[in-house]
Amino acid sequence: MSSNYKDTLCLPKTSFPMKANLRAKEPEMLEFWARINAYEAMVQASPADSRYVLHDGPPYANGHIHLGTALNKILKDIVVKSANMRGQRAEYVPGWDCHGLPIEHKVAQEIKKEKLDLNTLQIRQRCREYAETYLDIQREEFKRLGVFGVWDDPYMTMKPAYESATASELGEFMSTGSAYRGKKPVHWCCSCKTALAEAEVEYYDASSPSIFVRFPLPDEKFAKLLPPEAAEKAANAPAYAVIWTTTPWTIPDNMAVAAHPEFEYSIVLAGGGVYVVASQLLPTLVDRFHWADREVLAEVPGSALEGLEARHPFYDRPSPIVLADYVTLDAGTGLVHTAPGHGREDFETGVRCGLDIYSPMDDEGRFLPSVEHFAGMNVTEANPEVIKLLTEKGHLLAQEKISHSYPHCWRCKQPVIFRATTQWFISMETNGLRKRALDAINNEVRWIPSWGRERIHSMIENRPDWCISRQRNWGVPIIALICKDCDTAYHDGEWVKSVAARFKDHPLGCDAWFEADVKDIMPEGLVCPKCGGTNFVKEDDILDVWFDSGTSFSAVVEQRPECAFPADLYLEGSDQHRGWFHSSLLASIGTRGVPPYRAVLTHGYVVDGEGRKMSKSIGNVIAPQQIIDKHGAEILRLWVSAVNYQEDVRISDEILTRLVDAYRRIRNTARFLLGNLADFDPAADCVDFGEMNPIDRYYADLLLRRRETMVNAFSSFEFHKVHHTLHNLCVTDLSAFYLDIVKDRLYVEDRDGAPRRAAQTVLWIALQTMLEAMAPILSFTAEEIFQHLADPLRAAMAAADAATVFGVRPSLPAPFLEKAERDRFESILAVRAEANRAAEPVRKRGDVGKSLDCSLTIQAPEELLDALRMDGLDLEELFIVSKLELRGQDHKEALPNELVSDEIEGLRIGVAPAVGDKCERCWRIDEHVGKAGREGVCPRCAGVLERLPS
RNA sequence: GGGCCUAUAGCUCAGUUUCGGUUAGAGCGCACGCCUGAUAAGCGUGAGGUCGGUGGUUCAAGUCCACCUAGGCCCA
Repeated sequence: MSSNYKDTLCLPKTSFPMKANLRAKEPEMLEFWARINAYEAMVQASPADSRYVLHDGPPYANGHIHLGTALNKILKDIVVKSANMRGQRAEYVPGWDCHGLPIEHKVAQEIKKEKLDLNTLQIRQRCREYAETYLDIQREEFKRLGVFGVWDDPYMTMKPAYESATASELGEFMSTGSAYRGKKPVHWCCSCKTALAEAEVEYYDASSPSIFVRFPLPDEKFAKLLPPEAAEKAANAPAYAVIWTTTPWTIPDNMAVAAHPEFEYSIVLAGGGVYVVASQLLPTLVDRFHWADREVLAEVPGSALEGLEARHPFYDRPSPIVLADYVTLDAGTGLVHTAPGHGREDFETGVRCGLDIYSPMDDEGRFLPSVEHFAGMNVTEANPEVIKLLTEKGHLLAQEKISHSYPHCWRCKQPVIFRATTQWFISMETNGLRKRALDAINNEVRWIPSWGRERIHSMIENRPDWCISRQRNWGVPIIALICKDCDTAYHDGEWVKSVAARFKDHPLGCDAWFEADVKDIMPEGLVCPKCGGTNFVKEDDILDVWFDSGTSFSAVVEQRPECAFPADLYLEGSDQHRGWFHSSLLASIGTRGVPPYRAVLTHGYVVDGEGRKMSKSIGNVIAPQQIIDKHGAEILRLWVSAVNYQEDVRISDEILTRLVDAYRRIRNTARFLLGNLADFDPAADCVDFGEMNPIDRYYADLLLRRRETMVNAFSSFEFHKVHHTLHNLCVTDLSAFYLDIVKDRLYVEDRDGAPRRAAQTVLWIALQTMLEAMAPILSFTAEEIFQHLADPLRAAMAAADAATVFGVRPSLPAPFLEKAERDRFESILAVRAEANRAAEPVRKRGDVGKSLDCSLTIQAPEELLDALRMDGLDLEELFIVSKLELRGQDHKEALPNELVSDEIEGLRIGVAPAVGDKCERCWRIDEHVGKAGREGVCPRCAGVLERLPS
C-alpha cells in the first residue's frame, strides 16, 4: 500500500554503475580510446593558433617504470589535458633517452655471459635492441596509466635524425670555439686499460701503505711567521711541511701541498728540524714520530702559509703551499699532498692554482721513460721504490699499513687509479656561457617553485667546464680527427656539421661514423696545422648522454610540428636542476643564445608513509603495478592530484585507502547527478537564473565559483587545490546540502514543471563542472560518465560528433550573484546548522528520526527574521522539515527542546515532532493528508497526481 | 662536510608572502546516532592539534630570527 505511489515519483535512473571495477574497466577504456583516437580528438578540439608546448624529458630506456616516473608522467598528462580543456592546443611527444652507460653495462654483462667477442658496431646493435626492448615495455606501462600522447611516434635519442641533431649542436660549439680538448683525472683500470665512470667503480676495503713525508721548506718568508726569539731557535734547523698519503706512487707527480685556510697550524721544533702540522693533530703525530723533546714555536692560521715554497722530496722542483677547503683533520697532518693528475680535488686545486696536470703514465699505469727513478714501473712496483727513495733521502717520517675503502674495477675487480686523461670540454667562460646562462636563469625563466632559481643558479655559478667526452661505445661520437704524429685535434665546426648531416640519412644514424674509413670522412687535403702531418685517426670518444638529452630542444622542439621553440614548460623531478634542466640550458644558451624553456616546474620524490625514501634494502618499495592491480590506475592518478607534489610526496596503504574513499564519493555524486538528469534536455528545459528560487540561485552561483577556483588552480599547476575543491564540492556543497534539499522537488514535483527543471538546471551545471575538472585527472571515470550521458546532454555539452569527454569544451557563465545576496543566504545556512544541532538530542531520545519528522520554531532578533523571510524562499524545503515557524523576541515562553544558540546572538530553536499524518507519496508530515480527494496523500501530491498523464 | 628544500589533527591539505593580532580551519577516517526513494549508498552530531624541538625579538609568534632534531634532492 505504501509503495502505491512510488511509481508516480521521478526517481533517479541511470545505467552508470555504482561499483567502479576499475581494474577490469580501465583496459577496456584504453582500447576504446585507441579505437576512436581520443588523443587526436582532444587535440583537434583545441585551436591550432593557441599552443601550449610541454616538452617531455626523456626517461632512460632501462627497467620498468617506478612511482617516480609514474608521478612525473601523470603530472604531465594533467598539464596537457587541462591545457586542452581550457582551449589551448597541447600536444605531447613522449621521448626516451637511449644511449649511455647503464645500457652498455647490461649488454656487456650479456656478452660476457655468452662469451662473445663483438666489435663496436655489433655492441652498438645489441645496445640498440636492448633500448628498444625497454622502450616498448615502458611505453605500455605509461599508456596503462591513461597518459595521452603520440605513443606511436615518440622521440628517441638514438634515432638517426636525433643523433644527427645532437652531433650538429656539437659542431656549433666547435664553430664558436667553446669546445676544447684538455686534461682531467678519471678512474682508470690498468688491467682493462680503460677509463671508468663512477657507476663502474665498486668500493671495498683494501690494504694500502700509509706514509708520512716531510717536504723541505727552505723559504725565507717562513722565518717571518715566527716571533723573534723563536726565529733564533729555529735559525739553524731546516724547515719542513709534513704530509700524509696512502698512495706513495703519486709522490713523483706531486705539484703542491694544500692547507686549510682556517685551520690552525703549529710550527714545531723537534728532532733537529722545524715542522709544520695542524695543531689539532700534533698530539697524535708526536707519538708517531717519537718527538720526545718538541717545542711549539708558533701557531699560525693556514692562510698564513699560502704561497710558501716547499720543495719536492726527491725531484728538484717546487711544491708550493696552496689553500683548499676540503682539507680535513680526520687523519694525516692537516697538509695534503697534491697531485693534480691523480685526484679529483687535486685536479680542481691544480686548475685553480695553475699547477701542471701531471700524469706521466701509459694505459697500463706504467711510468713513462721520462720519469726519473721509476720509469716502466706500475703502481704496485713503484710504491716500495718510492718509500725506499724517501727513506734514503731521510724524508720518510713514518710508515704504516692501513685498511680503507678503495675503488676497484667493476669488471676485473682490480684496484683502480686516478689518471689524467685527455677529454673534451665545453668552456663555461670562452663565450661567456656561464654569465649568459645565469642571466637567463634570473630574467628569462619562470621557476616553479621559485627556489628552483636559486638552486640551479648556484649550480651553474660553481660548476667546472662541462666534460662532454666518454670513452665508450654506446653514444653519439665526438666528431674530430686526431693527428697521429702530434696528437692535435682537427674539429672545424662546419666540417663537424657536414659529418653530422650524414647521420640523418644512414639507417643506423651515427654508426656511419664508426664504420667509416677515416679517408672517407676527412676533408680533402687535410694537413695538421701544428706539425704538417697527414696521418689522422678518428676520435673514438662519444658524447656525454646529458649532451644528447640536453639538445632535445634542437632535435625535437624545433623540428616536430607538434612543438614550437622555446617550449612553454619543462616538468621533471628536482634532481634535474643538475641534470636535464641544466644541460638543456647550457646547450641552448650556447647555441641559440636563449633558454629552451619559458618555465620550469619541479616535483619532489616519492617517499613512504614515514617520509623515507624507497629502497630495496629497507623493503618499502611500492611498484606502480601493485597499485594498479589492487586499485586501478585511476587511484594512482587521484593520488598524484591530491598531494602537493612540490615537496616530497608520501604514499602508503592508508593514503591509498583514503583516496579510494574519496574516489567512491566523487563517483557516487556523479552517479546521482546522472540519475536525476536522465529526462533532462538542456536545450529545452533549462531555467534562467532569474527565474530560480533563492536556493537554486545560490547553489548555481556557488558551483560557478567553485569552477572558477578549479580553473585557476589548473592554470597555476596547483592540482591538489583542484582535488580538494572537487572533493569538498561533492561532499559538502552537493551531497550534504543541495542534493539533499532538492531530492524532494526532483522526486515529487511535476516532471516537467519549472521547480523540478530549475533544480535539474543546477544539477546540469554541477555535472559539467565536475566533468571539466575530472577529465584531466580522473580521465577513466570522466569518460565513463560521458559515455553514460543521455544524447541531449551530450549534444549540449560537446559538438554533436564528439565521441570522447576530451572533445568537450564546456561553456559555463561566470558567477552572477551579488555579495549581499550570498551573505544573506549564508546567514540563513548558519541558522540551518544550528537547527541540526538542536534536533540531535531529540533524535537521540527517539522522539524524531529523520529531519522531515520535525517541526521547527525559530525565535530570532528582528534583523535575522528579516533575512530569513527571503522572497521566494521555502524555509521548510531548505531545512528539510515538515513545518517551520518564525517568531519574534517578544515571546517569553520556552520552546520545546529548546536550543539557545552559542553561535548566533538571540537565536533559539525549538524542535518537536511535526503534527499530522505522513504523506505516503512525499513523506512529509501534513495536517491535510487525505483531505484533498486522494487517499493518504497531501494536497501538493494530490495536485501532482491530478496532472499526471494517464 | 656544503647548497637547496620539508616538518600544522591518524591521513590529505588550508592558514605563513605584502600587514605578526580573538578560541589554529576543511574534508576524509574514527565514535555515536538517524534514514532505508543515491542503498556494498545517503544524512546528522561529536571527539581529535604543546603548529618537529630549544632559545630569542615583541604588548603579542604556527607566522620573524638563531640553533638543534628528523627526512628529501644535489654535490663533496
